Amino acid sequence: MAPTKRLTQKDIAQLAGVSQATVSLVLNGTPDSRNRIPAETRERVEKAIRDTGYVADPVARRMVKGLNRILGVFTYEPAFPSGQADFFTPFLFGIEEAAQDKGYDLLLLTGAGKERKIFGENARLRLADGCLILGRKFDNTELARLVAGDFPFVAVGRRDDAGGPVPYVGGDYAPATAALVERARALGHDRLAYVGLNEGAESTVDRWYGFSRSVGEGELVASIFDVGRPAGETLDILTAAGATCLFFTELADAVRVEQAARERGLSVPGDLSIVVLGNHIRADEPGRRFTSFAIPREAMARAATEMLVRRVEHDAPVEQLLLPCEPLEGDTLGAPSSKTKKTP
Amino acid sequence: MAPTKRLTQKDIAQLAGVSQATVSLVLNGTPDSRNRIPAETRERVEKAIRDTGYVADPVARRMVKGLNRILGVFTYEPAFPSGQADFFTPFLFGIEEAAQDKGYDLLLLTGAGKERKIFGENARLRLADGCLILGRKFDNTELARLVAGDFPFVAVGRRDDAGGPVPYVGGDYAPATAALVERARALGHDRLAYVGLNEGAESTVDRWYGFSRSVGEGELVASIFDVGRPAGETLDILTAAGATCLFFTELADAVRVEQAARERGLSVPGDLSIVVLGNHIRADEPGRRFTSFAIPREAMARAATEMLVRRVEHDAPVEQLLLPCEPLEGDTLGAPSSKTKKTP
DNA sequence: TATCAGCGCTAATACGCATTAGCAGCGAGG
DNA sequence: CCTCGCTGCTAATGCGTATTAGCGCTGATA
Repeated sequence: MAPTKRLTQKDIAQLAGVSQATVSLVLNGTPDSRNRIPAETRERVEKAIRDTGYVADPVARRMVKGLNRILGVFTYEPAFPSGQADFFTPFLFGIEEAAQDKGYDLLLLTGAGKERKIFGENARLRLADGCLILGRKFDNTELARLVAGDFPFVAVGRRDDAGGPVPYVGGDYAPATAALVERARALGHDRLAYVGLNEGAESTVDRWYGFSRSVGEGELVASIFDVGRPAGETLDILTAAGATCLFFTELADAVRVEQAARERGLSVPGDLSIVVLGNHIRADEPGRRFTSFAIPREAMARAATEMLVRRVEHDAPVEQLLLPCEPLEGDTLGAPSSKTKKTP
Repeated sequence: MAPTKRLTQKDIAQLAGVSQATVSLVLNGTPDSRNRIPAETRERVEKAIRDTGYVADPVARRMVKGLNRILGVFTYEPAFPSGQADFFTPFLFGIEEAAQDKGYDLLLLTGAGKERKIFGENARLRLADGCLILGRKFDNTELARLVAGDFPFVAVGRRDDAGGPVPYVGGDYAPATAALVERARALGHDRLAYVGLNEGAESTVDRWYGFSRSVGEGELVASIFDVGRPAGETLDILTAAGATCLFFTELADAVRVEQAARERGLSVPGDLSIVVLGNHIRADEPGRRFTSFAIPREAMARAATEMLVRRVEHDAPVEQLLLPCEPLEGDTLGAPSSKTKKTP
């Protein structure tokens, strides 16, 4: 209602009959300087503060202190997509939790639609003490500038060097992928196929790396370095090659191919096993539960947030952390049937 | 790497061989003052800015301008609950979208766990130009202080006066509830029951108000002003009273009672109709689709955000807006069976 | 009595920027 | 020659706080 001008320390000082500096000292003096203010004066000041409900302007505070207890969260894609199951939610939850713990608030900087650069016109990012970087794709030039600059940040998800090591917390996809290959082999599969990109984003590369390193001589009978291809076509290629176990990087592809397989009378995992490299969607989804590995998104986000706080508060050195991804049993990986099995 | 001190306008000025003021003018002078800077000088300054990647410190900017293009989002509960289906997500999505449109960023201030008051914690809030308030429960004392103060805010969800009218955008639950009662009556129901709280939060009161106003003389045969009661017990009471159509405020209660009913061999809606007052959870949930009304959460959030921006930018007067809630067909409301029907 | 050590406080300054007043130089008009 | 006005810039100030240097005073000590 009343367009009351915001209270300042000067106002409080006037009310208490002291100087602005004294008010500030009462509020946040060091123990020694505090001792030099007698109780009687302090009480007068505190009463004025209580009466008026004064609180220090955080902006001014930040001006002089340099810290704000705010962490920025930067993403290029919008943080809350309406359509698909929310990709960022588990990350945000982990971040929120850890930030809360450490006494930080979150400044959301989402890139929705418009091309928004970190170093764009308004680097509001600077309001934060440091920032977390989310999202699959990230402009490498900008990353390099971040690395070169002195603004603390941590990426969620592994990043290649960008003119220097990038601090990150990621999922350890390579060994998780290798473990799944190992399991398939242990079940008797020796004709494997890979469907998905094998280059581009770090997470993609890691999967392919884990796969290609652990797959044995002659075991890989087909690979489709592509996503979103029609399921029927994909299935044609893979069955023609005699693959008994298919590894997908994209859940959507796996879903479609599995359905196509069933329509052709192939049972999964009876006639054909399917493995998805990473749980891309909430586990409680209805339908098939694909054999996969769990991406510890919340844990990654928490760890990244804590790492960032370390960097902000103690100027900690660059760390790079990969969290293990536990295998997910699922029900789409089984022993190869004699029908499709070649080497008995 | 290099602990480069943050660039300031002074640095740019030095590089360009001009004064700090000139740099500032180049960046954001009014057209007339801008004209007084010759192209040659401006270019020198702009080059220095480009070379260094300088951006103005938003904190300092805010100190002098007073605005930040940041909206606070305050909730007492954590914004991203892990357990239940996320309550806040649709709100956050709408807020994010509208904020993006208007060129604002979001500062998340969540109250999780700790008792966090706006005042006291107020400090953080002040960084934003205004704030949105989310959540069912909200400390009334604090609301009153917000109303009394000059900090712009808008509540998502209706709020009673708190020492003055509270600006809000809410869902219009009362008529939506009344419409469902009307539909039940049109189908032949004349023995209704109400299960849920009838006082407390505004949203609760509105539902009960809409219900009690539209329910006819003698139509309400049972009411349980309580939530979370064992389903069997609830069902006992309601069937004993001969109710043919049950109105729930809580989805969870409805789910349990519907299951209990089926276990007793009662079909829904054949023998018993169930109505839920508001879609409390994502519509694509598997299982029963309850007859209800849609809470336009995204639209509410968008409208609230836009209202807040109006208040921030143009000091617009307090507005109170209730958005209509469309009925959701569902499959749990049908004509009463002759078995349970009393007045044929 | 002169000296000195606290004591209780305040003046002054810096933080990075936007903004206003106004200075110096120069050409045109009187 | 003396204004006047315009151009091209800069000095100075303020935003609200934290922090430091230091002032005036009192009482104790030498």
